[in-house]
Amino acid sequence: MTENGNHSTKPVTIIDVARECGVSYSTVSRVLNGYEFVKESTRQRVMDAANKLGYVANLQARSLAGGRSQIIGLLVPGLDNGYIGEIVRGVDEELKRANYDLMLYTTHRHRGKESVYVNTIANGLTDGLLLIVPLVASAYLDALRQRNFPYVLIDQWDAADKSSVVDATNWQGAYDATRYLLECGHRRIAFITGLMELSSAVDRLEGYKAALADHDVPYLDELVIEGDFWQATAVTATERLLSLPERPTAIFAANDLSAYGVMESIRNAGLGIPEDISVIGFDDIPQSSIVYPKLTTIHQPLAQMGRVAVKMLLEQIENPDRPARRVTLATHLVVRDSCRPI
Amino acid sequence: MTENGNHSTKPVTIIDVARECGVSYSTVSRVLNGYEFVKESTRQRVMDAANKLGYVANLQARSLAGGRSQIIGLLVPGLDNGYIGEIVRGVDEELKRANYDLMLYTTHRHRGKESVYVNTIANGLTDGLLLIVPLVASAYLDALRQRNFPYVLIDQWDAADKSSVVDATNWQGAYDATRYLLECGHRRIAFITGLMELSSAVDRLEGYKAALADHDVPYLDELVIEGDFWQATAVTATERLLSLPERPTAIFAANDLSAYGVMESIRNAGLGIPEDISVIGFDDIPQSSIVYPKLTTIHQPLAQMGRVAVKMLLEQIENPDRPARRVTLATHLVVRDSCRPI
DNA sequence: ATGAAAGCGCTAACAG
DNA sequence: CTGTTAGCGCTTTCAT
Repeated sequence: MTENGNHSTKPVTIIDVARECGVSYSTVSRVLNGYEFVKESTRQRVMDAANKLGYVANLQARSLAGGRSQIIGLLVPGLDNGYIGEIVRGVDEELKRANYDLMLYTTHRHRGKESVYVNTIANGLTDGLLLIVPLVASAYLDALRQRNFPYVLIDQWDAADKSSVVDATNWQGAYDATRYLLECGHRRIAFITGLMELSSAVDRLEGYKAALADHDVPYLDELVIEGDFWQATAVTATERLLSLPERPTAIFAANDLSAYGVMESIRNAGLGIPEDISVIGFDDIPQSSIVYPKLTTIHQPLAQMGRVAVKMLLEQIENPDRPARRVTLATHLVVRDSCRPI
Repeated sequence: MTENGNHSTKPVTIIDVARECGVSYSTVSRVLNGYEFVKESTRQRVMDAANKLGYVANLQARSLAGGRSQIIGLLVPGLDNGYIGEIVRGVDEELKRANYDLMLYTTHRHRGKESVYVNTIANGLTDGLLLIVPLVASAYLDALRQRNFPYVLIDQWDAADKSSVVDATNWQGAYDATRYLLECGHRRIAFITGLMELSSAVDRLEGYKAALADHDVPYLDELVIEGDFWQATAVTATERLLSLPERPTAIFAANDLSAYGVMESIRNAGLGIPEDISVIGFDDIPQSSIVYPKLTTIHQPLAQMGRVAVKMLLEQIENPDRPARRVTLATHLVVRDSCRPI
């Protein structure tokens, strides 16, 4: 047997495979692409040769030549918050199932980079694009659509409503969280918002307001502090809340990370959770069941959102003319140990 | 039909740019690649035209033609454990600085996939490869080296010692953790190991043993339970430890995730941390400062390991003949609230 | 200093 | 059913 698969410096190409079994290299290409009208015996011979030589497709060449790269691009703000990690996990799982690879772009919440990336990514290497909470979406979404480039937004809707998006019931989730607190007897319920440029943050604030209104509890400006979904910001925000003449008895943080900040701040002030103040979050990232006390929160099916997004994207890649659609997954309350009846 | 169906508007190519400013497209290529012998005025004209047209390089074509793809591949077991996330953060930061993109491969700890990936990744798309705690490294490392393909191992050394690797002082860290416990007066110190196929797990166990020996505390088989770096496994392991006729007074978990499992299990048993049992971890992932009680642990400079790995990889890409080298970063003890003197 | 031309590995017509 | 032939967009000799 020839050992040239292992010892040659150059990777094996379809030409090597073709030579090995005496057919033209376009036939090899056909076999490799599952083209149906190839004689069975030929297909077999090609497959054997390919395996024997250890052939591995060169994706760049394939996609340059007009085929699919089997790569999808994923644009995320960063990997440092558990929340994204869960979505990526779902994306990754589903992609694997469909035999796609993942190109990861991290913007580090740098607005300028988003558009640069989107253009680069859409410039051939990837077959489609997944965007997680993009900040300045509208700027380049039009360009993408013009080029009929498949993409799906995750957890952020398109104001123009022309994009495919998968998100969760942010309004309802926030409503449920607030109602739960209300039903526990709380009346002074503070709310630390998310980054208000994101639709999810806006929806959650609205849900909070609506629940209050439905229970005839007045909305108080002093109890609502603008945050940005980060723990450190929530710490400061909570300090302000705790120094109010009349302290809130419960604090609803727009996401779990912020809730950790709230807990930290409450503890710093020498108060207990939930004895003195109840805390509720939003997202239900994995860490929320290991913090102490375990965080009561609104569960958002993050991984599933990732999976669904991939499915939608793949559909779009298969059938470019599919109209955009929006899938909203349900959230639900997870009661743990950080809240108590007043 | 002339279109390939995927994109309705064709991206700008160097040919367009060349036409725009009346030079040959090879000149455009030179300018774009920073070739020095180009008349300044020509360079200027080309740059202007490129900007005006919104030219974006097609990486596949570039790399197919023999240039660099400016993409490096990153092989990780999974994104679901904080630990990897930190390393990736460092990798990502440094890559951005060097203007490289990231191709992410997740093996989900599936051994078979590792080698498939490594071959695919090394087959042209990427300029180099970063491998985080690969399981079956040796199998394909040889192939990589034969092809002179740049790669760096993170947090796992190559038994054959022919690979560039960046890791941390696992032995010393474990020694320090154990010594700390010893100095707190503990004598019955249990140890839950990591996945013993990984060098870091082996080194940590050795460090634990050495510290014990140096303090004349006998090594007891019953106090050492094999784990796998996962929380759930540590829960079970701890249950066994707690049911011992004579309970340990302290438990050292081979990583923070396991330490959370230990804490969970101790709490399930109605015991207190650190009142009844002290717990110490290893890694110092971000969550360890938000769990309650805050975890005393060995800090491992994960993000920095990622950054250093990228630097080493880039050096290798620049200069393929650079000999492999190993960089070991220092760990250190971080005292928080989960341990107390006996 | 710049142009011309030869591929990189592969897909997709177009012919048999 | 299979071989032939263009490119895909770009880097790189080799000329000029």
